[in-house]
Amino acid sequence: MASEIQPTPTETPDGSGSPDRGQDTRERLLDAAEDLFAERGFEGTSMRAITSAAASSLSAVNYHFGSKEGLLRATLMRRLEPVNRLRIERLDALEADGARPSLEAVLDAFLRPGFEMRSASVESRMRYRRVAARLYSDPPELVNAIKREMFSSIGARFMGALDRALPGHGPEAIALGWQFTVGVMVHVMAGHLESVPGTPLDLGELSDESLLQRMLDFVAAGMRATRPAAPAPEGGSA
Amino acid sequence: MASEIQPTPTETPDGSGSPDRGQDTRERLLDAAEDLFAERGFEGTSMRAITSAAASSLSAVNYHFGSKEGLLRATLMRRLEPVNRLRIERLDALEADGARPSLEAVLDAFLRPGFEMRSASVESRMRYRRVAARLYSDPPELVNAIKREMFSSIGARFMGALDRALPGHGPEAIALGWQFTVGVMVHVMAGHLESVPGTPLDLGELSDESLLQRMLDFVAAGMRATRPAAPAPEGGSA
DNA sequence: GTCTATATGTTGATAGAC
DNA sequence: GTCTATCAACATATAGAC
Repeated sequence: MASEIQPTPTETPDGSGSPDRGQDTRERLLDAAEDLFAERGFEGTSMRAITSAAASSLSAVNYHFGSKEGLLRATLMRRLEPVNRLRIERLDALEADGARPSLEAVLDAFLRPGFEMRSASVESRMRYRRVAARLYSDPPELVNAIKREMFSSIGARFMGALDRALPGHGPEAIALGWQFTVGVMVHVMAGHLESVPGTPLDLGELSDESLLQRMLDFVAAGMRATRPAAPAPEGGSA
Repeated sequence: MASEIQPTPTETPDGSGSPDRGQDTRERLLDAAEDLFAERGFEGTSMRAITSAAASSLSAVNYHFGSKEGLLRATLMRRLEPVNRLRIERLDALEADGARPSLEAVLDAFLRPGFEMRSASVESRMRYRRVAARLYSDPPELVNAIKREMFSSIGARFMGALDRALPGHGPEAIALGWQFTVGVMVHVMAGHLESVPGTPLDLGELSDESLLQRMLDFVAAGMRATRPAAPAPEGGSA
């Protein structure tokens, strides 16, 4: 009830007016940029490729976004912002109805929103995940500021919740396990599951829900097993 | 005894001859390309940047590697090939002295060689890891062939060993857990641990050995927890 | 084997008409 | 707000001297 999915409508709201009118160009550019940046990265995508896919022109990009970098930033933000908002909402809900949510519940609140994004529309099915994964492959100078911004909005919050769900692990083990979890998430979101050569069966064929469930199993068990580096001072179990 | 580390010497074997002689240019180009590709990616790096860093010229690249793509390929292969050879040697050793190596031992044989690469020389400390991570962010058209080649040389081998170490999980769960493991490895190798903004302490400061150990803890526990999608037919524990 | 010089195309950004 | 036309810089690849 506290959580409310906001699919961030991207596709043109068909039949509302002329196809080339006003604010619409901006959205078309974002859609095209999202597609191409996701597929070929920032440096691998020319503005001409974007504007021609969007049936627009170079100047339109500069008018709306200032530069190619501005366009990348807008492209990333459009997707990341609502996902992170949803993550916080879910975590709020978990911590509101009681006190100490389980590790699994916290990790679910973190991982699930990125997957639900796919349900927003058929066309944006794969897009969000690949765009988000670009945070970890596009040039750091362009992307680090966004990453910092995103992380500061959810990092401390989730780190705290994880710390309460795993008492005794300590901040270092929590931070490390959290980063391993991000690694798994990014790998899956980047679509690398779909391009594994010799796998017995096509992992890209898994349903979202069962893929998410298996990720949760993996990272929850992993986080429980990630203990502090220094020999445990309280005599924990081996 | 069966395993024998081959550090693939990269730096110039100081004092052997004139600094600009023969085959040496090729190595200088590879070193420079490795550095720059690791830092800025394939599309983000111009051949001019490489040749000027290597104090060489554009034509030298074309002479030795045929094209920019050829240079990327050579750069990746120079590091990946010996690491994969080492992985196989370790696994051979594990399976030779008995029958069924533990999950931890198999994962160690897979993950450790990439970390030991760092010890090869001070200068190549961080390089290999970032170069290898580029397999997962550089243009798929250029990199997929190499990935396929690499995977085919070790994929089936490790998949089989994991299958024996985790009887009952089945090929799908094994393949999936393996991919999650690769995700963790790539994330760490790409150096994303070093750039986490608000972490309580600098994760990049961890020693190689303790970082590797924690990765092993994480992925081993994760793989054990990654069960088949279909409801367990043998009544496993929840 | 390695260089300089050059050919040919593309890039991101802008000027200025409408 | 959006376009066409254009700029200066840069890209990869090659030709040909040494």
